[in-house]
Amino acid sequence: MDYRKIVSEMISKASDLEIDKIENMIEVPANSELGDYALPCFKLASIYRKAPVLIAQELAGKILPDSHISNIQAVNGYLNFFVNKESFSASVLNEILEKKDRYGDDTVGGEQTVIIESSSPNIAKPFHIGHLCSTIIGQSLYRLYESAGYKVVRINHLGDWGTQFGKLISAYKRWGDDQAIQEEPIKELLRIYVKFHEEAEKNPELEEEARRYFKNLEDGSPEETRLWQWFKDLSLKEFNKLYNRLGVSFDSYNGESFYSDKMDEVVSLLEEKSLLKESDQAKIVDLEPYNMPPCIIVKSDGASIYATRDIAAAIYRKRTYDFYKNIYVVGIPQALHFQQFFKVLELMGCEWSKDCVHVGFAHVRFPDKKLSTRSGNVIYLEDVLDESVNRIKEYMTNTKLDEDMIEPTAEKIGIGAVIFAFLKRSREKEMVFSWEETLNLEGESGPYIHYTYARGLNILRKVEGLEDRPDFSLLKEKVEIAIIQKLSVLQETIAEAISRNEPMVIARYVIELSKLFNSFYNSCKVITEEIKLKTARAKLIEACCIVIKKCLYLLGIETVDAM
RNA sequence: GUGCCUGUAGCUCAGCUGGAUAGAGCAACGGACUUCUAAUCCGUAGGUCGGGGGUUCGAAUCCCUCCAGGCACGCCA
Repeated sequence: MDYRKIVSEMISKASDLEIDKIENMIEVPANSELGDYALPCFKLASIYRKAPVLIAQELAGKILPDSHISNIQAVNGYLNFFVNKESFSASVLNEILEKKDRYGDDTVGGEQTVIIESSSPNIAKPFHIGHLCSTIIGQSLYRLYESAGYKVVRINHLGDWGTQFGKLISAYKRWGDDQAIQEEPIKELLRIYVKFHEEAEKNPELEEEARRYFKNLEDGSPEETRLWQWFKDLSLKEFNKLYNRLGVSFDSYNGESFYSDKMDEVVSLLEEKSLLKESDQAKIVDLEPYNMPPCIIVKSDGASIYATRDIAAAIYRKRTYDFYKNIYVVGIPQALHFQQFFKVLELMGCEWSKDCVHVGFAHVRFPDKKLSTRSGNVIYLEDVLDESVNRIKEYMTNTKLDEDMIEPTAEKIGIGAVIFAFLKRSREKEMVFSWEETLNLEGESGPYIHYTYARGLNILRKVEGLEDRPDFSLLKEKVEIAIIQKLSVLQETIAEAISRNEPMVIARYVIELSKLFNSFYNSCKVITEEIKLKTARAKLIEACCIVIKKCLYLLGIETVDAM
């Protein structure tokens, strides 16, 4: 039941305005006592050449209540609509109970393909907080788009190519310790990578040696290729441990190396269009007319560069997937790079460049530590997750769970806490990382929502002797009505999250729903009520649990049934 | 220097395609566990929405300007 549409239709009939226009003007009053839907009449004032207050009053006089809308009032230039609570409640709750975890899903996507590039860690380097942002935002967007009926291709654009591999090979040949590498691949590879940078300070020849090794790699020399593949395998194994913990997977791991043989074509395409210019021995696309610095396509030493790889990748993706949207979940510091290469695509005549979107997220700052891969100063994601899980375990001393359930439960709650802490804020706002805030278990946190859900399920486990057909008209408490109102807007909330590529929208929604639920939990009894009310409330709880679980799913968080 | 982003309660943030008294969470203070898990709930207090102009019936929201902070600006990605 689409009440927004019903209201718009009523207004449309009473005025001579188009239904779509009205639908866009309709809003939900912040204060629910004012109504469930409202039409601000201020904009109509210029059309009708009348005072808004008068317009609202006249419209109110022309529109009659029906089975869905019980009352219409004109207040201060607003035309306020009150929905018939009984039919509204029944319509919303029955739909949820029937559709279950598919409630909120849509078909607007029409099976069109959306590509989401995210995570993209560098081989032989630690998986850090920045990669976590990209990974979980990408994961959430994947589930959001999927829910709206899009076909999604998740691409992990691995950083598996470039001069750093020359450095790594050089470092390995000098100081590599096979056994240490087998035991702790990333840490050991990082150790020798850092050592390389230290030594290179004193001995610049090392840089040259590294370039030579990378050249060999590009030329397909067996020894260098073997090492490169080995590093890559080890790294992926480590990354997959984390992906498993996070419940994340990908459809493609085609990283930078995959495009190493696809860049010549980009260069010749650019040459055909006469877009390339020589500048200091490098080949560039001049973007001066668009107020941007030039985009370097071929370096002065003839080697390729990331912009070229990204262009090659975009073209490859268009050909392979014929995407509707091509989304890059990459940090804001790279915003200019994306603007530049999207522009180059446009200049190349790829009209689909407009479908490429950079979904940026702000840098995560650390209060004291200066973090950099080269110096070896890093916070490992694994440590963050472990710390979170451990704190949850400490908290669980009073749990009634069986011993063997504590570990897996703490794992889910702990990881959910970290994910939620990152997704509850706008992705473009800089975040200062603090353990305290990330692992805060109270208030607007992951554990709060987990707890809410577990309490809901607990009632459902205990309640018995329900009637077959709930009478939802018995749900008359303010908080019950508010919950139903909140439940009713899931689909439009998902739509908003998609239009903004912003998982936070879902996070805020599920927090608000959880708050309402907890308020309800404290003021309304269920199990001890008489059968009719008990039934209606139990079904309300069931609907809440369905929607909370759905939202957590959309954020990439697993629920626990008890804690 | 140029471009992009940010500035809302003591702290962390929502609200920003203009709309009805600016909302949460932490922290503070006061209450609620013999009754569905108190990781909860209820209440109190706390704001020149960075400053100043402008557009408008109406601005935290749009425009201009200034201030403060962050990021990015050719051969790393």
